[in-house]
Amino acid sequence: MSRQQSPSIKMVADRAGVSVATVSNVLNGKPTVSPDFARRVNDAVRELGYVVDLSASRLRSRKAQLAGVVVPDLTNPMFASFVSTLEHLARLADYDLVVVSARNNAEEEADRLRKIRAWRPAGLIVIPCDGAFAERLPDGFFAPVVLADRIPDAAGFDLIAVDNGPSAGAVAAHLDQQGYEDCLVVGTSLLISNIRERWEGVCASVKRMRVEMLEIGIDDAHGAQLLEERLRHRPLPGALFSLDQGTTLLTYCTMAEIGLSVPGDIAFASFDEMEWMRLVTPGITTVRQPVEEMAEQAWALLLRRMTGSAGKPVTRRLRCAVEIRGSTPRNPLEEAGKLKLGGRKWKLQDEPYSPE
Amino acid sequence: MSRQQSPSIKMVADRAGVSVATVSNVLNGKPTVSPDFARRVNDAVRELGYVVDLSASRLRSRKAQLAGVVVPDLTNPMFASFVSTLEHLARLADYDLVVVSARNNAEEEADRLRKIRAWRPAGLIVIPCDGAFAERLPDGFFAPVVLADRIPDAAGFDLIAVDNGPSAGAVAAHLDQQGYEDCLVVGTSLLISNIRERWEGVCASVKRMRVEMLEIGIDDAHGAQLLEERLRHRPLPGALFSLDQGTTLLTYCTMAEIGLSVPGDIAFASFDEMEWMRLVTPGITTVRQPVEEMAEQAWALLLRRMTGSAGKPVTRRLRCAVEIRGSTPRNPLEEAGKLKLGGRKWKLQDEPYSPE
DNA sequence: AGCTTAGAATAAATCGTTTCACCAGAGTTT
DNA sequence: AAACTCTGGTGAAACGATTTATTCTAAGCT
Repeated sequence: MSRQQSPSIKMVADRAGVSVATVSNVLNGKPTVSPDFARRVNDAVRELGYVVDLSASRLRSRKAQLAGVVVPDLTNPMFASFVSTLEHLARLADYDLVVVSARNNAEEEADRLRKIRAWRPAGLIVIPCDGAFAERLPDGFFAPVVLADRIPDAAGFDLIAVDNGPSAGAVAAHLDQQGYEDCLVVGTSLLISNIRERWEGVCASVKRMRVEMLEIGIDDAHGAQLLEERLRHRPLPGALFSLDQGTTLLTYCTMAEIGLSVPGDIAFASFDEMEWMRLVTPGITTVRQPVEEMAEQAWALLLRRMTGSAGKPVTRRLRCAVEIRGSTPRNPLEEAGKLKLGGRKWKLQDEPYSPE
Repeated sequence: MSRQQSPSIKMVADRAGVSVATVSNVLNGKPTVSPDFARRVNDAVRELGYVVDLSASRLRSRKAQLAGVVVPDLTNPMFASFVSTLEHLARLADYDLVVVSARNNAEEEADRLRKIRAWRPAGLIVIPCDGAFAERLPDGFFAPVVLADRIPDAAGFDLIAVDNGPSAGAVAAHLDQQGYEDCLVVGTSLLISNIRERWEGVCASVKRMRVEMLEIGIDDAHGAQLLEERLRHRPLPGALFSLDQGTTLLTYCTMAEIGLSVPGDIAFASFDEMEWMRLVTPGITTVRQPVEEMAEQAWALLLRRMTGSAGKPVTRRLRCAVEIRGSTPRNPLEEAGKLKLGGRKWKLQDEPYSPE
């Protein structure tokens, strides 16, 4: 099987009757080429179906026009959407993107970070698996890195994230205002900074309502067991607030399983919006994160860094939208409109960086 | 800002006191190098934090170890899962993957296909936007291509897809058996081969039940209007079967909006499983596609092609699982167990290729 | 000892581009 | 007319790795 070769720039040059340098100049839009030669080159390119070889081009020019993206899990719709937006933006800026998933595993993430250096990317956008990201970044890595969504333990990184505290606080305040006596707050682990920020936001904003934190860990089976134990225990809390995507689904199913009705037996709210939350009856009150905007901000920042802007690390917090649905209001009348906290425009605000 | 350079193989060679060729030999596991030299090289590599430059490596070695993936939309969970599985498999085989999304747009797909050639991938896995894929594949493309999920109009491609006809047929037979008089089948367009196969499967397997096809097109607003029109018209069909992901969500919402209850007023089933379908009450009867297995098969096939296996194009059809839930059974007693069509293992079957 | 052979390391050629230094010729200035 | 600037084009040197061909050394055989 004689695998046919792609045509090279030399073949184009021969066919057009010019030098390879001229072909290169035409292809890269150098202004010093006469229209006549340009036409001949373009014709030859078209006839041969020539496409530049990125390896050779990158090697010689030493300009990458390439950025790396590392996410914890591509199957998570939020991250998928993040990547999809980035991909679009990168294309507009004429950059290529190398996307890898760490499959929710810090070791794999470290491995990907090491391997991705082989591409010589001009920059990196990373949603870290956990706070210990800094330790996993290889020493010799000199390209700019922008972190997104998850807050690292160490300072010194550019960061685009959401305002976890205030948003979670808004939900808690809403529950408080509805008159629930106590609220069970569920999350994987307070060691994850996002969860910690959300929990602190809840604590900071409740007035009358008692709140109680339950960490169910990363293992689904074990978490479900812990949760069921607590939910079978009396007194049942008046409300439940789940702080991340994984626990939300688990919680929702567990409640259904042991026959708790929402919001009759218990009110239910969730951080992280998922599609089904507006489909079930009643709809689930959630905090919707501005994923697309997060991607836009991360890209804009990385692009600035890649094109040489130095300066102190920047932290930006984006506003989330709180979407009140049927799963939380006590008075069905209020559900209709006046509780609509959502709909405020997500707004950007710069903050000085302050770790943990 | 003096951007520091990555160390090159030459620097490693100097530090280890050997030639670059020896360094290359060590790094690529060539057997003809003494343990002593190997150690010295490895030490130097570690000390400098050296990582190979893929551009240079590829350019010289002319072996790609790189495959391209083109999907219509990364935010679709099914495709995201497909890509995620591929990424994992590729890594196991020590391949890199470059992933691009066509954003549901045939022109963008054509553009991506053109651009992706610059990477000189050893092969391509594509989920095409539509049947006219062959026209969009650039002429000079000589790497093997494996198509997945969507059936192209033209023959001559390796293809991994699901058994649309039989699976849709199984759902139709179930509805028929439940005694529904007539069934409205909804899909975007019969021009899309998957939808056509599903519709034909429905037609082929119903005995008593009358079936009626409604094509609602790709535009959501217009589709919703068509659908609402039909659902307000009397007589209302006894059952509704939605043939693809997009229409399913639309249909479900439209039914809710005009106050139809499922399955009281109308039974409801869907091709394409989504997460929420087991969360809503009643659960939605669906056809679950074996996405991971589709990815595995596609990768296995591409790998064979990339390593030189020639031979006629292969078509493989994977079995779907039919998941009966509360949205369709007439007799709630039957819901419990005996209707469980699901659970049969997905099985692989080779078929001669037959276009259209 | 003389001749072959195998093993281990290297020098140099090479992959397909981009870029740099240079050149021929036309036009312009002194 | 000699000495300049442009202008549009080219040959050849990189880029950083891999591969090929070559050298050198030491061991193995008569």
